[in-house]
Amino acid sequence: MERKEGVKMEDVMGNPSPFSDCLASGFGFPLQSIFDLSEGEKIPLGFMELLGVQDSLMMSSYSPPLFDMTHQLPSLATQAPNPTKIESPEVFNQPATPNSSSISSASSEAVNDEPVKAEEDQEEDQQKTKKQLKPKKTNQKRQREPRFAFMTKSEVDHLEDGYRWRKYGQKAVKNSPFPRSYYRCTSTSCNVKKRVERSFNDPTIVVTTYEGQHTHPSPLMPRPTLGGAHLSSALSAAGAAATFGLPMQRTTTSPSLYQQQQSFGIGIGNGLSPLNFGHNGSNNINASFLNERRFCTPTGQSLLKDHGLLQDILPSHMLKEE
DNA sequence: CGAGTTTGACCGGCGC
DNA sequence: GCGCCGGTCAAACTCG
Repeated sequence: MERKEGVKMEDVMGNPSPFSDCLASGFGFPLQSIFDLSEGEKIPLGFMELLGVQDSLMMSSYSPPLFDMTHQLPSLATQAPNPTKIESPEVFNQPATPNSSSISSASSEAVNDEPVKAEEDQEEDQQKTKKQLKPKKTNQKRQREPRFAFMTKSEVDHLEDGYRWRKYGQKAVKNSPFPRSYYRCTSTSCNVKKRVERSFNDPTIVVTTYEGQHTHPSPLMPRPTLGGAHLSSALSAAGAAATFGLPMQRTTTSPSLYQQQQSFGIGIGNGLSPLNFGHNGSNNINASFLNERRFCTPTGQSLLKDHGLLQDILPSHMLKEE
């Protein structure tokens, strides 16, 4: 009723959080959810369409997606001079890549929510025992965590990202033959969720949407304590990926698949940057650089073989298993 | 036996 | 108000 666009857009555009200021002044990354955009424009498409995934999106025959990726990904821009079919200039007209909008300060919303949610969890646990026939808390609108959509070229659905996830649901996606899976971080008191689904236009593209922030370090990626400037900054980026659970190059049972992974990050909702570092991030510039390396490959080929900074970031055994 | 997955049911939000 | 739909729950099940 009074919710949806109203609240969402308010969260996205009208939230005068320091985060927003940072974005507005520092990165100018628009504070609009791609979902909101889609809903606003009433695009009757599935999630993949919302994200603008199209055939050959990320490979050599890049075609501009729903949003104007050329503004976000400079190197792609050189390959994709043509604007998009659906433009949202106010959303994606900034030069910075979404992921590069790494913010060292956590979202006020997310941070403030954490303790509250921890308490709520306990309450909910009790309520859950009574089954869910009872209405959940109605006096409190459920606030959405910041979301971040991540498109990855991969043939495996569930990408390793350094965190452990528990699947808690699966739903058929409208207009798509591929189901959407819902995952939740297995760590207690960590409210991070993610949704994973495939593009039905390009089944090799996996869209992962992260929601929330991890409140703990990656269980599978111990943080080394490094002193090097570039390392620390790179770590902040990698840590960000881990914090958000972004898919990373790491061990896999089918490593060759990962060589084809390419990812595009899209900040979603609540005026938050995709790389909301939470507890560790700080160096935005290098984080941007790292992410550019991750996201932008003019050839669309060699990026992931050349791990670049990731070689400095990830334990060698993670990178070697390919 | 614990952790994770599957899957049908349920709930709430939202559009009509 | 009704129906659709996305998201979540939780029992049953599988796996190591």
